[in-house]
Amino acid sequence: MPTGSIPIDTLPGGIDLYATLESGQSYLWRREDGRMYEDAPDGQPWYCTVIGGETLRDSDGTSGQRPRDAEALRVRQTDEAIEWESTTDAETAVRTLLRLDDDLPEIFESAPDDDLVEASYDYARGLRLVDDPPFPTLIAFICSQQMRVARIHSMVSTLAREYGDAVEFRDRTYHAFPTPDQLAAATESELRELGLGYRAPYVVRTAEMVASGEAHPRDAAGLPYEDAREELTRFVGVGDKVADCILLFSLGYLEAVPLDTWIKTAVEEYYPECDRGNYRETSRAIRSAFGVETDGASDTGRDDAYAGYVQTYVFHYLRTRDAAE
DNA sequence: TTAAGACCTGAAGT
DNA sequence: AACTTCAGGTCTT
Repeated sequence: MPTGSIPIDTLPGGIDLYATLESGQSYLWRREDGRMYEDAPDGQPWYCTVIGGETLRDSDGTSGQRPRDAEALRVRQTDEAIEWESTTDAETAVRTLLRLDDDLPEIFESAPDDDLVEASYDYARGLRLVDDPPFPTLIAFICSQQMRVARIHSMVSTLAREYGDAVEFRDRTYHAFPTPDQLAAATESELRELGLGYRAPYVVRTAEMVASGEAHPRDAAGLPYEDAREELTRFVGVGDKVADCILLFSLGYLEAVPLDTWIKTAVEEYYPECDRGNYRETSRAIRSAFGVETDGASDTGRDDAYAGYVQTYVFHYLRTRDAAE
């Protein structure tokens, strides 16, 4: 069985696997002790996922879609390393999915030094953004509206179990997140029975759009940030906030700042001058506030390239600090 | 272009 | 115990 170990002291800024995978940015991992989100792990639990099962578009863009085999993968953090085991050589996947090459000290060295950002960074040093596959991320965040983190996770797990490919690994069965084709074959009433509520038709229609080739979330990659966000709102059930989540967690737009209820609270209490009354302008303002001072590198005088990183720390801090005390 | 209401559901709070 | 509120919003009118 392919395994590997990545020394933590080779990762700039280290890593906090628990914060990375349980901060509500990725819904594609499952903690092996089954107690995800309930409490912080008291040991060094494995987190499992299935990779490679998504349908890829050929790199030349001409020949539609080509399914790959689904492979199981699990990772855990020990005192010295990130260890992984898989049905395939997953070293590159682990580095990519967990953004292990991100230089956290560099990202935060000159981040805004206000109280909220400082507290958020101290609260979960080592938290890394994830780099998840676009289609599962698209569906997961359509499901996320008006839902708690734990329920979003259970909805995604249910979709995988009901519609995704099975993979055997270590005497257990894991399920890949369904491909667009597999999910498009589901019906609205099925998804309602699975507890998706009014999101059910959104999920079906969006899956159909991707399965038919009408649109793919990857199409947004490469566009300027705000154009990419606009592009993603073509999908049913995707507004500005969900689009920002997709951009940040799966398309590498680290400047994207999803404006959710928690960040809106932060705006009210800490950055009232950033409230511009609408998403687009408030987003620009808070992105600038989460950016770093530069010598006039942009029209705002700030470099917001990593504003989304700051957002994820602040979100995680505000959402979980009370329970942590 | 902006602004209320509706919307599934179940856990958590009175 | 019944009832209200709320949760990483979006769509419709």
